[in-house]
Amino acid sequence: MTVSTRGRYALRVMVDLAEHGGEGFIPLKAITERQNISQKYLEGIMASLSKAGLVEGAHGKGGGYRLCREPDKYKVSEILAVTESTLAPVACLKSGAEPCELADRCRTFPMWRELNRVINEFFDSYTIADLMVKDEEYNNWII
Amino acid sequence: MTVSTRGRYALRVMVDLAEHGGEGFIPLKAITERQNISQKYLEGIMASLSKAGLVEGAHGKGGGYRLCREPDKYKVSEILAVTESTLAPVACLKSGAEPCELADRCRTFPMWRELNRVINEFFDSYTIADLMVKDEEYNNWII
DNA sequence: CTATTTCCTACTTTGTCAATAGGAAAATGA
DNA sequence: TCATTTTCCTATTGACAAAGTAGGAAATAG
Repeated sequence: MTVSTRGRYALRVMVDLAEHGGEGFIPLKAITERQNISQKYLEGIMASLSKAGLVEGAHGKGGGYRLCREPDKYKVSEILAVTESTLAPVACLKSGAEPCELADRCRTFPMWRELNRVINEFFDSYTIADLMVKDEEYNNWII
Repeated sequence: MTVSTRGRYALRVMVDLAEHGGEGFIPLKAITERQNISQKYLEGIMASLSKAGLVEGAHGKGGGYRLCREPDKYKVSEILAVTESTLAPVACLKSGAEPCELADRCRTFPMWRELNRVINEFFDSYTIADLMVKDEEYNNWII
């Protein structure tokens, strides 16, 4: 029941790009230093984001990544959809899953479907801009 | 991001006990046949539920399991807390996790904490009695 | 005493996540 | 042109938990 590092790293990188990439391309090297993430691992994640059109990558010297839209135009759900294998809370709700043979007499299915809706709605309601807010109080670990 | 079979099976078994166990003990054999779950695997799950005091087990002939309370007195969250290793949506929110060194400058942490709250609230709001409702329409796979 | 059932411990298998490795392709600037 | 920097691509490894199996011990009813 946990979001993988792929999704979590992707979100942090998107926020990092939003905060530091006002104008030009930011090389991964700078991001990994700030975010403490393995560069090689992050390369794979960025490739996914780039292929999905969420970021733009530039090769070579002076290259790196930058956002394609304003931060408030990125829903968190979009980013997780690309980087996470699934957001479905149970196997039978994964896209492409073959219907469970108990489907229409499964007493728990309606609850899972509802949870799925709640989670998707949750991630739809956040944008990268929302994540950029720096609020020490709100961010306090101990709450 | 998925609830494991342990938790899912446990919920189905609890509902099964609620529906079939009006009076006496129900042997696992009967449950596994109805629910299509490996008996040996289920034994381990039931042991957890029993140890947590959520069900009562009786040895020997005529034995089996039965609920200890009325179905509407079981929150889904209780059952998942026992059978699931964690419900936290990210590693840093697991109980006993050492605080992430980025904690107070992590831009995504507040969102994860909020999601955690939403999910816990969700599971708190369902009881076994709620799951017992049989509504063909609501249960329809294709929605 | 026998059949039935929970209970307990250990093992195997499987699959996915996380990360590493090595280099190819592209772009820049000197 | 050439060295450097960077993304991009394809495998491979390692770690770990989930899912299920196996074998039998303890308890209970009849």
